[in-house]
Amino acid sequence: MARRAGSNGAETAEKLRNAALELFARSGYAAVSMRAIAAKTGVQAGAIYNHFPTKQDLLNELLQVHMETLLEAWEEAEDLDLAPPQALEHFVRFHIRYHLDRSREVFISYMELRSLEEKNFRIIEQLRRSYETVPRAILERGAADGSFAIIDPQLTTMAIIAMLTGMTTWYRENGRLSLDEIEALYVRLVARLVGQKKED
Amino acid sequence: MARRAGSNGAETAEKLRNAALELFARSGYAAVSMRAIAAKTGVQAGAIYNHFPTKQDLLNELLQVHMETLLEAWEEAEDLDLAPPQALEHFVRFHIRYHLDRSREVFISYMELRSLEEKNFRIIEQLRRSYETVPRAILERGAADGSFAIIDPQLTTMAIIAMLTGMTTWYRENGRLSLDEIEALYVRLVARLVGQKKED
DNA sequence: CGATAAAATAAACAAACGTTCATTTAATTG
DNA sequence: CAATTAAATGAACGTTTGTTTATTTTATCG
Repeated sequence: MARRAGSNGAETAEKLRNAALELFARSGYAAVSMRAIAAKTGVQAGAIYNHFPTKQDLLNELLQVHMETLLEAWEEAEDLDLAPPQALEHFVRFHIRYHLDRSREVFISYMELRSLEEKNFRIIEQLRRSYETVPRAILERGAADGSFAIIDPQLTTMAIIAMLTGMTTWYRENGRLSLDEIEALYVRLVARLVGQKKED
Repeated sequence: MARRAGSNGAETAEKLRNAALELFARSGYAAVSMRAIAAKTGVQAGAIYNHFPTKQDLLNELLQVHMETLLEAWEEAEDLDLAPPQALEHFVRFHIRYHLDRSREVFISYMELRSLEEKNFRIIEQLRRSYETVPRAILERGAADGSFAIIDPQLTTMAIIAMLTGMTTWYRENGRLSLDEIEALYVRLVARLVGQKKED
C-alpha cells in the first residue's frame, strides 16, 4: 500500500506495455485481464491506472505507436531516387525486416482491430491505409515507366501486402531458411507478381 | 420457464451456431458472452447448454466443422486428371469461391486459434496443415513436369495461401470488380508466382 | 529540509461472466 | 393416452472483471 523503493514510473509503464503486448498477442485483448498484465509486470492491477487511464487506452497506444513508428521508419528509409524495381525491392526488404522484428505488434495490429473502440479504430485504420499506399505508388510508377507489367494495381498491392504480412504467422528463427534467404526469395516472388521486366 | 411451443432443438442449435459465428467474427470469442449469443438467437443463456456443453465446445465445433467440410469439398472438387497449370487454376478458383462464401468461418478459423484449448487447437491446426498440402503438391507436380519454374515450393505455397486468404479481409460485394473478375485476376497472379510457362 | 507529487498496495465496488438447477411446458414414443 | 424425453425459462451460484479509493512510502523540488 505504499510506493516501492526504487520504483520508476517510466520503467514500470514500459514493462506494462511489453507485458500487455505479449499477453494480447498470445491470448487476445479481451481474454487478458488487467490483473494478468500487472502480475507479469510485478505490480498490482490498480497500479496500471497510474500510467494508463483504461485498458482500451493501453491497447490503443500499442497499436497507434506501432503504426506511427512504422510510417516514420518508412519515411526515413524511403529513397525517392530509386527506379521502381529497386524501390520495390527496397520496400520489400524494409517491410520484412521491420515486421519480423516486431511480429507481436504486427500481429495485434491486425488481430485486435476488432477490440478497438470506434474512434480508435478509425485512427489505426487510417494509418494502415497510409502504409498501403506505399507499394501501390511504386507499382503505379513502374507501370507508367514500363518497368512493370501490372495485372491490376490494387489487387496486386493487396496480394503483396498479404504475402509479406503473412510471413509473421509462420516465420521462425532457426528455420530452414535464414532471414536473408527469405528476404531474397520474397524479392523475387514480388518481382514476378508485378511482371518486372528484369525477372527471368 | 417452460419449453416453448413450436420449439425445435435442431433449429435452435443451428441458430445458436450462426449467432455465435457472427458475433465471434465481429468481436472475438472472449469478448462475446453466452448471454449475447442467446439473445441474438432469441433464447436465454441457460438454453445454450441444452445443445452445447461449454462455450469452448461451441467454438471448437464451428472451427472443426468448417475445416472438415472444406477438406471434403476439396476432395469432391479435386480433379486428379488435370495437368498442373489447370489444377492450380482449379484450386485457386475453388479456394476463392469457397472462402468468400464463408468469410466469417475463414476469419475465425484464423483469428480464434488463440482461443482454443490445447487439444482443440491441435486438431484444427492439423486440418489446416492438410489443406496447405494441396497447393504444395500441385506446385511440386508442376515443377517436376516443367510447367512451373518454382522459386521455393514452401515459400511460394505460403505466399499463395496468404494472398488468397487475405482476400476475405478486403473483399466486398458490389466493389469495383466482380467476383468473376477477381478470380480471373488472381489466377493470373498465381500463375506468375509459380513461373507458369503459359503466362505472357 | 519540508512540502508536494509520484508510485505503489490492499481493499472494495458494481457489473459481468460461464454455468447449474429446479421448474414448466411441449413433443415424442409406445 | 400416459410416460418419457426434450427444450425452454428464471433464478442462482461462485468467480472474474475493470476500475476506484484511501493509505503509505519514496522521489523530487525549491
